[in-house]
Amino acid sequence: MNRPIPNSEQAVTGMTAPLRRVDAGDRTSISDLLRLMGAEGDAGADSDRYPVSSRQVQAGSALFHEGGVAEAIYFVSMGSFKIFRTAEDGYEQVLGFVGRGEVLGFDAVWMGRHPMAAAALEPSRVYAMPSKNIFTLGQYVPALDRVLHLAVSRELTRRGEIADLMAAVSAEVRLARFLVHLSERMQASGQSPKHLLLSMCRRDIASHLGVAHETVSRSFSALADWNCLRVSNREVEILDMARLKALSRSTRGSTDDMPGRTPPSHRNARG
Amino acid sequence: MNRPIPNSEQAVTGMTAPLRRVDAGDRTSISDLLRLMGAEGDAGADSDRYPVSSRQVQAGSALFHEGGVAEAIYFVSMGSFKIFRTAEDGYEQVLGFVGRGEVLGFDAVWMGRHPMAAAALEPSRVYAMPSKNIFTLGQYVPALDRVLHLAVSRELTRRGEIADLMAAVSAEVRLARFLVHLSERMQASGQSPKHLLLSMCRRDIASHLGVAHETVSRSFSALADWNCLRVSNREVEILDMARLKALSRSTRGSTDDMPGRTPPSHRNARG
DNA sequence: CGTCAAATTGATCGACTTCAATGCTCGTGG
DNA sequence: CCACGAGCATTGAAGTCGATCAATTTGACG
Repeated sequence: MNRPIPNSEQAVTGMTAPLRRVDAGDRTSISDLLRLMGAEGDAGADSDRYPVSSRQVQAGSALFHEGGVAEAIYFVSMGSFKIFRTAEDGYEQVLGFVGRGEVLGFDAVWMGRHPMAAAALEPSRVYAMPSKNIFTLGQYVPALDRVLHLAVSRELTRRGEIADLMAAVSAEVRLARFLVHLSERMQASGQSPKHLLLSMCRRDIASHLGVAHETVSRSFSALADWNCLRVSNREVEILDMARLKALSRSTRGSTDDMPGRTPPSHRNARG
Repeated sequence: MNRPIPNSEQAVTGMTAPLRRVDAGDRTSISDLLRLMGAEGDAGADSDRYPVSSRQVQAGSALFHEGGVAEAIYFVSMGSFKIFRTAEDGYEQVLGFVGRGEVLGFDAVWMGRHPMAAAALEPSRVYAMPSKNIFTLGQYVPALDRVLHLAVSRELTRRGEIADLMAAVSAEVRLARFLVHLSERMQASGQSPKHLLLSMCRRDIASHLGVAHETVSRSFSALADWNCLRVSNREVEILDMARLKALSRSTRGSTDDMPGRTPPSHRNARG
């Protein structure tokens, strides 16, 4: 997610007109997919005969729609996506953001339909593996089965962390946790953990954190005020990781103890 | 989850002393597991030779701990569990509740350690499948691989729904959504969707919804006041499903439109 | 029957939502 | 090249909902 984009491709996040502008699938080797997902061993000589194609998705367009028939599961090879559900009144509940090396659409396997939509936040690319071939492919190419298991397991963990985000007491803490998560993922993928270029707009972040988008804005300002961050639009520089992490650890009172947790400004802050 | 328990086994939810009181594993047939998970075809003659054991977990004790080494993944055959993370100060963040036919611990596969703990809310039983055998077993017993895929996919969907719960504007709406989910799961498993016997305490619900436990209590009272529910401790009867579902559909304003949404029923309520 | 945890209810204060207005960025077209 | 518009972002003001502290009741279990 939020890869440092050279020429600042901006995400289109309106999502009210999710037209589907997708290039035709290019044939790709399974080995490419395995390499992307970090599998060491090769897949065998026949890898190329199995149906794994590559698809490009432009910024703002949907990879699949909520309720749509599950045709494939996807592995993100470039760019990033948001996954979300749309309420009757049009409100978008953002469930999460998915980046390179992560899996999309597996939650549709059990019911044959996508429980949520996915839309690209920037020009992106995915490998597509037809749903109907999941089981047979897994049997023929064990390495693929393994890769799928691992990716899905990781995704399961990530989804569990949503609760940590949204349950935090204050809006600042939620934002802090979000940024720490982001930073850790940046580091895991070998990039600078201190310089983030957000691929999503404030509104999407707000939805994901369960607050109003104005509150996200205010929280950014607050974190900047107590010298945790430097914020310029979608560029975020983490100035004080220690304090940010400390802040992100704040919890709702343990019910038995909960002393005076002065929100983390303290002495030198903003003055 | 929340199965109607004859003699009201109560959940121990303190969880501050998660002693591990677990019976030795009984050898069980893979066919039993497949039957539990709704797989029609049998597993083949050799099923019984593979290591799938059954374990009993008593109310309040942990099936596995946060950070613990992943020894197996589990399929719940009886009872229910809560999954949760514990903060440094002891606060328990409840990620979800897991019942019969659902999978536990798969999120540990990718990193070899459990990202969260699981504790039984009532006397429960699980099938345990050693983590190290997941891939090989899947290769030898395709039906098992298939069952696992489906169960994990379903769990992924369920985790995604956490956000819907916790992002709701008001506490009453969150509780309404929680109850509707519960009700639908009851119905899916062939039980009455109107009579719920909660296996978890208010505090766990509160944590799961991201509010204080007092607020959960007040929300129950409120829903009872506008004749949606009849509540008696952990027994909940849904009186007006239509209104409950309508309420659960309330969203944070779509930002472009959002007229006067008078909460649920009439305006006389404490206004 | 007495103890302890769970659950309910009340009162107060702070934080967040909401409404509203302005500034900023970027893409488009004159 | 610059002006303009559209969506994004920031900031302000006011009302409301929920967290927190606190007291009481109910229920479970020895």
